[in-house]
Amino acid sequence: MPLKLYNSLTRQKEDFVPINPDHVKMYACGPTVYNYAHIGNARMAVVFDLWARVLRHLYPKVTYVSNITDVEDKIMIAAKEAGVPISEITEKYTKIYNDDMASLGVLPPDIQPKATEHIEEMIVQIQQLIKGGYAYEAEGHVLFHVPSDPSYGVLSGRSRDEQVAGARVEVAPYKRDPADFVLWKPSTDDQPGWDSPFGFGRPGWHIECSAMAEKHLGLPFDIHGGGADLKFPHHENEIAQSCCANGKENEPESFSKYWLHNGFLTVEGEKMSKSLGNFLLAHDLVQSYPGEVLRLAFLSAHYRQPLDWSEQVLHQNQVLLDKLYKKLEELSDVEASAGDVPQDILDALMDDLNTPLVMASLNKLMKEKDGAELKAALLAAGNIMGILQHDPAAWFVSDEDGLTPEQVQKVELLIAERIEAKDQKDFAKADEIRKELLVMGIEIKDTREGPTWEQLG
RNA sequence: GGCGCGGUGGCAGAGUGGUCAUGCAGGGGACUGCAACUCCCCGUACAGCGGUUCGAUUCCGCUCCGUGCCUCCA
Repeated sequence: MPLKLYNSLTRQKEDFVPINPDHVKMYACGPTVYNYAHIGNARMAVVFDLWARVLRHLYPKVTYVSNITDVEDKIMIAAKEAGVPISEITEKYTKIYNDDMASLGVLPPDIQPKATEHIEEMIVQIQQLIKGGYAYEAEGHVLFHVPSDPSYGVLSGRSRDEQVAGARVEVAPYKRDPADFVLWKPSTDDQPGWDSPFGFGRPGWHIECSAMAEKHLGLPFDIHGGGADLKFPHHENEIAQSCCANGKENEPESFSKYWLHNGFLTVEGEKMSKSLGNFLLAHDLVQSYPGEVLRLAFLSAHYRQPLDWSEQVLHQNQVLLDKLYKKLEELSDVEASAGDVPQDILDALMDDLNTPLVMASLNKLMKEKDGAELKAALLAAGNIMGILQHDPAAWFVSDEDGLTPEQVQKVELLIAERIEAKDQKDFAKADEIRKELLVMGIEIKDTREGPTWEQLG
């Protein structure tokens, strides 16, 4: 069965046919580092991390590039407000982003290029666009001239006329056409900037991805991804820039063959917005929940569907992970290493990343199989999904609010007392001890092998 | 206004032209001193209206409702 994916460019599910099966290439637009990443950024990172994992499973070599946008007006504003150099802001939030994503089981992309390190490439591309008649200079700016690109709008499915009609922003006077967008803009001395043939300035937003994708992957490459909102204008503009720079304005596939877009996220049924005060940051969530629970929650809806983030979703995925880890704990003495990814799970992933179906398969797996076979299957499934990477025993002891050795001693003392009480049929006392432990956040479970305990989340 | 996406049982969420999703929550039972854990059992869900069909939740059309994008927001 071939890998299937929904290509935003053709608006249908297609068989994935790599340009070169020996080396598959994917690019996904990463965050602008001016603040903590919100959970929408995190969803994108998790989704494309999973795509990368699946591709790596299927092809011998995969290069996954995801950038860091470290020059942008919002960063300038943040730096000004904080009274620090731009780099201090970008370095800080890049590190936090990478750490937080690591907590979510997101493997680092093979290459994580930074915009500021690719100014040269951007300038070259802008020059190509000017030379080809696709861009022009005006008042210190360089603008991409949209009417020069006959196929502009292929991705978002809008004709140029429609956009003009829908334009709701004041059009800068130096634009030849209202739809024209900035490739380069002038900087003042107190703003970040670079010398260029067009004067001291900084790049527009879209050009960086065109330049970095081409440099690190070469053209064309297989897959380009990002959040659904980037489809227009960002990705549309990337296509325009990259194709026109190479004189292939009627060949959108000369840039990226497939386009993948992940859906949006709401919080408790509402759109995430600063004014509603429900702006959830990945950084905060990572402190409050195990990363794997969050990861699974992100994957509990299909990546293209909207996902409503709620306590209930978190709970549901916590329960599933607990069950999986419990099984692995039971099987801790069983000799088994990760085997093949179970066929139904692989099939689900290969069908446009049908992760909800994977969850169902995981449940089914636990019912139908056992022993070494189950353990090997779970470990393999965990590897490709990016979960079950912890020691099962450690999973049930939360290390964040870990107990001090004294506390552990006390817990064990109480449990010993309770065993004794039970032996003497003093159930009132036994129950009292259990209650006491519960107050401490410890839950007792009597098993055939004697009582065990775990900390309540 | 333009371009999209979606409406599935209390909730989350797949899928299919004609037997079953799955999970969470809830109910019942087994186990237990009692619990918890675990296990077993339990729900006539596919927005509405037409059409195609022997048969539609699944295909087509319309209606209603929700939602995203339309210049820098994943």
